[in-house]
Amino acid sequence: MASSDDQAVRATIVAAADRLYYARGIQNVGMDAVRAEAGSSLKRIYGLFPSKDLLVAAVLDHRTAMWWSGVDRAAAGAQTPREQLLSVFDFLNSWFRQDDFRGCAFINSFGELGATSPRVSEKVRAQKESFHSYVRDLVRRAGLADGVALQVTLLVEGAQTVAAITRDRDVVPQARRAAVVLLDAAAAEAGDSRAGQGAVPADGR
Amino acid sequence: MASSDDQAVRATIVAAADRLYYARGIQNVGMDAVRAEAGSSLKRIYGLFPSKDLLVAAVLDHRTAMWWSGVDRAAAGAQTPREQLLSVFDFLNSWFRQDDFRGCAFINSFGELGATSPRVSEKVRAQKESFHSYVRDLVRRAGLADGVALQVTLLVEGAQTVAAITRDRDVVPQARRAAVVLLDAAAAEAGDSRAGQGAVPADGR
DNA sequence: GACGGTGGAGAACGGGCGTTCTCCATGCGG
DNA sequence: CCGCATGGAGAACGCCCGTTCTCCACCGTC
Repeated sequence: MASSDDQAVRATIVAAADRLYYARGIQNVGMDAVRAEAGSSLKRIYGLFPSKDLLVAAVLDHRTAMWWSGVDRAAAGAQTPREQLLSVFDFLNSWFRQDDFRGCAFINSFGELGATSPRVSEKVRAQKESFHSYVRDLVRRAGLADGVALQVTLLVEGAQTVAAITRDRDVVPQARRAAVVLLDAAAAEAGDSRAGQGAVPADGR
Repeated sequence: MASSDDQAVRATIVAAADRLYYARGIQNVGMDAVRAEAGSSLKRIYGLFPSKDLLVAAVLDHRTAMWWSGVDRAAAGAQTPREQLLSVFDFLNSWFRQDDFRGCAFINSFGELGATSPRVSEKVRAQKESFHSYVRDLVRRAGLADGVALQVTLLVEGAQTVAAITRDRDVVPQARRAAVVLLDAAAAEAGDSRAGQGAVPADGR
């Protein structure tokens, strides 16, 4: 069958839905608007995505791919784990500058549907945990304690939230500067001696 | 007019709507559900709030009051601006522990309605900017550069986002530790004579 | 040219929701 | 006891939306 055609149409529909959902919010975009934006027909859409929920899931997968593509592109020139970690902020910087920037699609979707759609909720959690895991891996390769990975992750997520809401231009530079300070502090602690464990209750990971 | 009665009923309705909106998302809660939860009538509700949009605005105002009340309570025992800054994380900690915690209502509302409701968008922005301003004031009183205020704000917002999505227990402790590092670094930079003191208030929590 | 099937346009259906309206019970001043 | 304002219950209205269905134009095959 025309499976390759199907793949192309699928991609067109997902891209169209993504544009609309991101700009207006998922619940504010009807299937008819998606149809119009994709230049397709409802029958075709429902043939490829049996329900709106599944289309939303496909859009989130698409967003995941876009995210990693941006992260990878920014990390391409980095030589060390530390540089790779900091390159995330270069990615954020170019992303936030786009005039259609409206925050993190995952965070927005979670706010909108997290309480009612387990599918959405699960996709969002998977994406966030996978990014945290990516950061943790780089932190380990840099020879630092895991804790700083969560710290950097908080900066990245906070930057997305604050940039979306306030459009403050200093967000990414400050986030990056904070990350540098935190990485340096963790490096100093690691270089010090193994005595330097945080005073956290139950840090038995 | 029974204006004091009106005030009490207003508060009841707002509290009921807040509970439902926070738990399920604004768009997933109809006026009829609010009526049932508030034990009131639609006529009464529409007499006090001419439209759902205005009820939502009142709910956001209510959330703002709750936020500052929590922040103030946590800051009550703090002696210095630095302690006040760190007490924010104590507030977050007790908040995130509540089993009905579902993230920051402002961030959720923004994700849901930010693109379509200027009123919501504006309230959210005002709340976030007012918190940033609160942090900046404390940072200044601690004799530190403004930049670190944004850094701490990013940690606070990131903590709310990540805690909502992943329910990771380490979020607040790590956010607090990161804040300490950032404040210390800013103090060292400021060349303040008292900078190095009180680096990590051991079990001070 | 007839024909079956493919896919598009868009109407139709069922349900939900914001908002308004109708009807009625209640209580109070004459 | 009557009239009337008050406010509750919930039906009604209009609209939107997810999903399905109907109709029809088009295309390759006999």
